[in-house]
This record gives sequence, structure tokens and C-alpha cells, in this order.
Amino acid sequence: MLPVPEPQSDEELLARARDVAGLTLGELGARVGVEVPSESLRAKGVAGQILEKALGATAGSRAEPDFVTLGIELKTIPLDATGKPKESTFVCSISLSAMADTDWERSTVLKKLARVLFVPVEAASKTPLRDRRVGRAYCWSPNAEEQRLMRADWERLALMIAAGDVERITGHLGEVLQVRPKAPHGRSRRRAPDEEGAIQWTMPRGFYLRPAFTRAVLARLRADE
Amino acid sequence: MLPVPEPQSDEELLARARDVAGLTLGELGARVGVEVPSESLRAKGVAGQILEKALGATAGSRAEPDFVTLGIELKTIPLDATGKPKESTFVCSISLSAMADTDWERSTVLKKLARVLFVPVEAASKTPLRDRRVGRAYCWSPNAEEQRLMRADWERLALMIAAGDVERITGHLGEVLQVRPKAPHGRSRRRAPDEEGAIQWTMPRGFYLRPAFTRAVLARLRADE
DNA sequence: CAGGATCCACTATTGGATCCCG
DNA sequence: CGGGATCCAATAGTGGATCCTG
Repeated sequence: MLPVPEPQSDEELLARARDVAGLTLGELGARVGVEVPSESLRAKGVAGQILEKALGATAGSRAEPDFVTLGIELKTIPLDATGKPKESTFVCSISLSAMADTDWERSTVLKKLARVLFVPVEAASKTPLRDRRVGRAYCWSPNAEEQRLMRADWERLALMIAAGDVERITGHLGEVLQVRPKAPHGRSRRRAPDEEGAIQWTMPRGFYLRPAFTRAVLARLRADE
Repeated sequence: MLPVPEPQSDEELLARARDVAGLTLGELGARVGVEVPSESLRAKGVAGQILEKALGATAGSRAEPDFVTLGIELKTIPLDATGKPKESTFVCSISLSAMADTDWERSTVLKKLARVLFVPVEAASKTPLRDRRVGRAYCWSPNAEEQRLMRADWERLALMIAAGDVERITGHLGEVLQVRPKAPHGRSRRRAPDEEGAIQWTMPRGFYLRPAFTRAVLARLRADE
């Protein structure tokens, strides 16, 4: 139960991730000193937190990648009974200052996703949380086509946000990247300027990758091996 | 209320079809002497029958195209509130003798679909049957890509049928063309040989085009204009 | 029965709402 | 709050079952 040190190379990180493949969240949680709740409603995010510890991610919430030295972000992907991603993947919150970076190349989204370690985790809802197994991990950098898809969505959404049209954005927009609420509850509000630059209250939102996209990404990574 | 004569050319048929665009089924039914029931559960197929009469299709059930001289089949396409096909399109029943034609080029499916007049009809379930409007008609012949898609599905399904694997076919198979029950009720049975050539009872089935495919076809036809 | 199709219960998807931890 | 995400009511989709007419 000693803290796992930060990995010093991509290879070390990937090897470590693949070493824990096949373990259950209960087993892995015990290794890193995390008790896995039996009720998953009260345990959103626990899989991600266990894997952070198990792989030696820098602790705490930061505006930096989980593995600072390597510049790699860790993302766990919940898989349904048929092996497909069952949820969208949170990328980052949307803030005005982040949108001040007005081009895709410098966007928080691309920075976050430039290098990602995807760790699939079984998540069939009938399987108790502690019995869900970790799958084979892959290190992803978006290829040209994947970047084109994300960029097209990002540019449209960024324009709407910059134009003060935030309230007209719904989760329907975007082929691979979407904007959805990111808040503790539906009454959360944060200040933002509207179309005329006046301040108004708006619900906190974040960028997410659609499940169909992460599915395609995982399929490519498996095929590339 | 005189019978409408059979059209003598493709142009005449299309002109006639476009002439009735915008009319409701109630109005068109009155023209051809068909009373439109108010309850649509008791009126499956009535839109097709009204349009047959209105456009001068050869009356009666035959193994021939609706417009014999022109070799054109009539298909009405029900559209939902957003303008998309809301149902699959029946193509033809499956019989052993039909499957004896073992190649796609001579298949009943391709013969039926070689030349089709598609007539969209509003079908939002909240709109009373008699108030649903006829849309703009298009004459379709499958292009190379559309034929490739149908052929791929047909060949797989035909093989299964010929091999006596009918019972293993479900509506899930086929990207654009699928096999589904075609019977007055779930107890209907018809004789067919199984894998070993023995006779067994099986439910009558037919080939259908998926809604996503007819949607794409209509979109292409509109774009081509 | 063949030909004209739609019905509708069930499954799959989804996107707005929400939960925990440091 | 920001970062780790999942929940779940509502909608969309689908495919097995069914209805009418000649």
C-alpha cells in the first residue's frame, strides 16, 4: 500500500496499466487503499480514482495532465456487456478564459486529448462495482481524421460560445464532440456574457466525447496493434 | 370518379403523381371513390390503394409491376413529423421458388426495385388519416452504390434461406435490406425444407428496405434534381 | 393468399441532471 | 470548485405481429 511512484516513461506507464488488466476494481482498490462502495450511485468516478493511484498519477485536481512528466491524461472508459463504451467521456469544463484561446490548435480540448491513456473498465450495471474488471489499456494520440472530426465540432461550438449563444447549445450538436451540463445539480449557475456582452447567469458546461467516437478510437487502436 | 387510365409514359406518370402532391388522402380518396376510415389501425395500406387508383395502376394483386406497360412499381413512403421515413418498405414475399433464382441479377427483389415511383405521404400519428398530405413523388432506379448495398445483404440472406437456415434469420441482419415476418398473424405457417432437406413449418417472411435506406434514397433523388 | 402496408411493445440511445473527493 | 465520472427519464429506433382488400 506504498504510494505508486510516477512512471518515468510511456513504456513504463503502459506496462504498468497492462499489468493490472484482468484485476477487479475491488482487488485493485485494496492494493491502493481505496474502499469500493457497493452502491455505484455513491461511487461515480471511483474507478478513475483507483486507477490514478494504481498507475502513479500525480494526486489532486490540477489543470495539468495526470502524468505531468509524460504529458499523458488518464481516462477510464466504462464498457457495457457487449464491450462498447456506455457513457460519453468528459474532456474539460468550458470557461470564458478557455475560449479566449480562439483556435483549435491551442484549445484546452486538444491539449487534454493530445496524449491519452485509455483504460477500459467493465461496467455492466448488473455487475457489482467491486467485481468489474479492468481491460487492456491503450495510449492514444488523435490521428488526422480524428483531429479533423473533433476540430469541426469544436470550431462550431467555440463560435457559438464566443458569440454568447451558450444557451442555444444542446447535447445534440457535434458529431464526435458535444457540450453538456457539468454541474453538481441543475440549479448551478455561473456568470457569462450574452450576445450583447451583458453578464447573465448560465449553467456550467463541459466538452464530452460521444460514445460512438471513443468506440471507433478503441477499435482503431486495437486494429493498429 | 371515372377510372384513371394507365399512364402511357414515365413522364405522364410522374406528372400525374406530382399533380396530386399537396392533396390530402381524404380529398384524393373522394376523387377515386375510396372512403378513408378515421381509425388508421383498420386502414393499413389504404394510402397505397388510393394512390394506385389515382395514378392508374393496373388493378388487382399480381406478380407484375403496378404499371405494367412502364415496368414501374408504386411505393408510398410514410413520413414522420420531421420528414423521415417512419416505417420499413415491403419489397416482396420470400418463397422457395423465388430463391431458386440463385443470383441477385435475377432476384425478385431487384426486379421489384428496378424502377420504383416513390410517393411520400405524411404519417405523423397525431394527424388523422384523411388529413395526411401527399408529397412530391420521385422515380427511382438504384444506382451502383445502392445496388451494391442491396446485393451484399441479399446474397447473405439468400444463402441462409437456400441453406435451410431460415429460422436463424432475424430482422437484425442486413444493412439496407432485411427479412421480417409477413403474415396475417404470428401463428401462420408455411412449409419449407430445413438444413437436411426435410420439410418443416416456418412463418411466412418478406424482404423489406430499412427506413434509413429509403431516407438516403429520397435525399439523393431530391439532391439530383 | 399475395399485395397494400402500419402497429406497438420493447430495446437502445441519449443528453440533461447529478454524485463524490480533495 | 475542478476533476473523476455515472445516473436515468425520456426519446428514438426496431423488428415481430398484425390488419384490410381483391
